[in-house]
Amino acid sequence: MTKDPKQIISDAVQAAFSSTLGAEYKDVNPVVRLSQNPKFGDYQINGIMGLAKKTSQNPRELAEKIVGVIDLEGFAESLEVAGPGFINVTLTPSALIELCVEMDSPSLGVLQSEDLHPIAIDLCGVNVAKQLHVGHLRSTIIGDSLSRVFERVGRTVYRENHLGDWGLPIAMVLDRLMRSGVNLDTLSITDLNTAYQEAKLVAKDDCGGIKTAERISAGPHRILELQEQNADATAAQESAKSALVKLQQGDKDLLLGWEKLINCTMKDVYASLDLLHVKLGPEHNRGESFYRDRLESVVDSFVKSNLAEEDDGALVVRFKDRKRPLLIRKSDGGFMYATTDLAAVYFRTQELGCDRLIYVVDARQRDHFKDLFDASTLVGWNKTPDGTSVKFEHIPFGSVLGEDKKPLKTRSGSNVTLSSLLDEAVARGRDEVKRRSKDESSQTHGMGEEELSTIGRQIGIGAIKYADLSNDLVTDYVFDMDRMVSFEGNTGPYIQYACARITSLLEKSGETDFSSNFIINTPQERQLVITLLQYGAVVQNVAQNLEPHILCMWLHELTGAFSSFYQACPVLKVDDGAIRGSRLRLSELTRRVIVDGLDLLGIEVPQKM
RNA sequence: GCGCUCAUAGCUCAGCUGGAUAGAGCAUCGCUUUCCUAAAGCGAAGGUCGCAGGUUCGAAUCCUGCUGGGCGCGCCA
Repeated sequence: MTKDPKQIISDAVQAAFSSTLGAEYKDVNPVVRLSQNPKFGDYQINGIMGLAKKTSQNPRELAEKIVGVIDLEGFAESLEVAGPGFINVTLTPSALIELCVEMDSPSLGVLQSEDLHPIAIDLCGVNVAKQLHVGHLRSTIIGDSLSRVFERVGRTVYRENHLGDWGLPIAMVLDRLMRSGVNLDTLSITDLNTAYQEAKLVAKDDCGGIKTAERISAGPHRILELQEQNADATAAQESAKSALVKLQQGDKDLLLGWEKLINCTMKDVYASLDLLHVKLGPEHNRGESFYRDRLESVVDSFVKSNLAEEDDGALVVRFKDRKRPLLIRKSDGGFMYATTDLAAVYFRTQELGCDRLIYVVDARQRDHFKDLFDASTLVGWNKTPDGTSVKFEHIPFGSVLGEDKKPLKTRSGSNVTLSSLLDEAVARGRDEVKRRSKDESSQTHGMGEEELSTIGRQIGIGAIKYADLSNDLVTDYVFDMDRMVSFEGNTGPYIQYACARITSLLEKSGETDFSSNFIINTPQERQLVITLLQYGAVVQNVAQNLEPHILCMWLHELTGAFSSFYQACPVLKVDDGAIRGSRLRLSELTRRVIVDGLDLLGIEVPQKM
């Protein structure tokens, strides 16, 4: 049983297609949409005109014919052919009421997925010895939100924090620190970060890289970068390389130090993730080191399938439609990130049995993921062991920009750390809450410092997350804290506040049971109900298209619809007890939907604001 | 050089496999409230949908070319 009116209409139209045109037309999409203008009814069917073209018929005549046979008895009040061949649908009040009653259940109209394969979501992507920065913010909160959406529709989600915890950079940092005699037990994350930055300069590459870069006419800054690195490629690099070899061979001292670096990094990471209210912990860590013993067999798989080819001493996988190959083994016999990523694909599809692999990684790695997915397909890891096709998806999110429209930096030009950003957001949220609590009519008036502080944190963090998730993911966005924490406009705090006001309204009513019959009379009640009924479809849409901003836009629309309703329809003061009960039930249902929707975005809702 | 991506109101952005008059928020201006938290509401103004062609009943949306910005381009991740 479906609760989405759009689907009910679609099904009825398809049945009509089938009976008037023949069974081969039963799957044509009727393109049912919400009407943009009330004079066109509640829903409009747009698909007739396209179908008329295909079957070379007059669109209006076809529309009339469809209206004649369509079965929406008791559901639709009127079906009108309009314009060049639209059909406008107005629902009956009794249908709306019935749908509301169905929706008013714990599921809130969100259907459970039929596909029960697990899903892997690659998110966060911490590098050991590196502080979190804004780039991690997006990956983490987008990945967390998508995870919540999938869990909401009943899927098992593996949140994969693919730590950068193995390889030359780490070995180099470790080597440097251990040689300098620093006590690894008392190391701070900033010490570690500094050591990483220093080590990075000498950690990379040799002359071969430059030659190759020139040969393929790589961009000038890439060559410059390699030259800079090369200038520093000294004895330190040799030392780091031998440290890496020793680490890979299981040297006890190095392994101990390595674990300390990880602990030091993750302690800081978890502090930020906690503050962010993100469901991500040690149980989600499956970093590069996890795959270290599987790399050889990855390469073997490609060699056995004749997909690997030697080039300049390295092993590459080639693709038919492009020159750029994927390098899976270096000329010195070592492995690199692509091999690790392939091992992770194998693990996720073949061992965990996931049929959907989602990578929340910034847009700059587009090419890499295209190669990774194509290589995985070539070698046959695009099917789970039970033969189900695997969907590979990269969410190439854009950058966070500063006011100058360049990647966000501090005034001194360094990267903005995530913790400093979150601290500021929380401070802004707290200031706002405290300011508002001074107003005697405010629900938060007279609250203690600690309680206000908690609410402020929820607002500040919610503001950042909502601002991030409400944009189309692929575009860059400008970080503007003032706008984010505002209680007006399409912001997190606006929706949180709307919700808090409904909570307050319900409390004031003195009721605890909200199960009166629905009565839908006014246009505002009708509009609120029609908006509410979309919830299940909106959640499905996000799960399908991986676009949380659709949910954000819709939540904003819902609060708008509630606002209009609230403005026009007295709830507590209406004389008629039956209407009062209905309006309270509508309010309560709206509140639950907002709380549920914000939870899917990973945003908390204060009871009072 | 090759490739990817973006371009919509003053600003920040929506626009759902092509659909009716391109929408919202902010900012600006005007009007309204003895009323459940003014989270205001209503109205006005604001657009060559980067440019030029093409496909068709119909294009911000699809195709081609161009301009401009961002990003990427084998032994780093």
